[in-house]
Amino acid sequence: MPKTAPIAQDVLRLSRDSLPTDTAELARYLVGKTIVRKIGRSRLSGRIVETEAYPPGDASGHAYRGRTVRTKSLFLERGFAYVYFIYGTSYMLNVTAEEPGVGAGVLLRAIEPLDGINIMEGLRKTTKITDLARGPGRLAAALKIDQRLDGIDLCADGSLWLGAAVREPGAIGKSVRIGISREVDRRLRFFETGSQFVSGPSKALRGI
DNA sequence: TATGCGATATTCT
DNA sequence: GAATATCGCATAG
Repeated sequence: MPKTAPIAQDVLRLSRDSLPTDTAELARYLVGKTIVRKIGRSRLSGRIVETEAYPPGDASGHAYRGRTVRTKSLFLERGFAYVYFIYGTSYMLNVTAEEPGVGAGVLLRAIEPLDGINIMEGLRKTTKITDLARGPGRLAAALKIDQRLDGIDLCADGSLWLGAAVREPGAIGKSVRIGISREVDRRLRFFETGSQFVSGPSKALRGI
């Protein structure tokens, strides 16, 4: 028997009930889980190795100043997508958290590519495996994510959904969040310690 | 390896 | 006008 690569079709979708309601708990829970993207007949997938929590009332969170046109999906019940465009160049993919009406979410910062790597290489214009989805903007580009996916249910059979872990994560590290200027001391970033697919400017931020 | 800068849409002040 | 949950390329060490 040849060793087979993980296949997205075999990955069980995460039910909404299985998702922790608390934002930080959800961020930690998602490390090791799978994100699956369907594009026509192709399937892309990756193992989530890095997340950041933006809980209710956090001054660095987009929901902090209330609901706006951009942030309305952030107030959905847990397990929906919040996608936005920033810096004129990058999309960011978040998983909503907390109860309906509460603005909070988890930013997906990096995945370990599993299925559809050749397609990701085309979307990212690189063949270096560790550069395909290391960083939130790269992750969104590798999965061909844009605002059309904003507000979709990640626990349903759609073009983007969350699946069970194909391999349980090792030790999960915790650090301050990257790229923010408020609430900078809160340790709400979670990552698989030592993973080469984790982003961050220093080795310390990758748990090495 | 580290630091700096331009790109450039959208929101905030 | 300034800031932003970023990236890729340039340059210096």
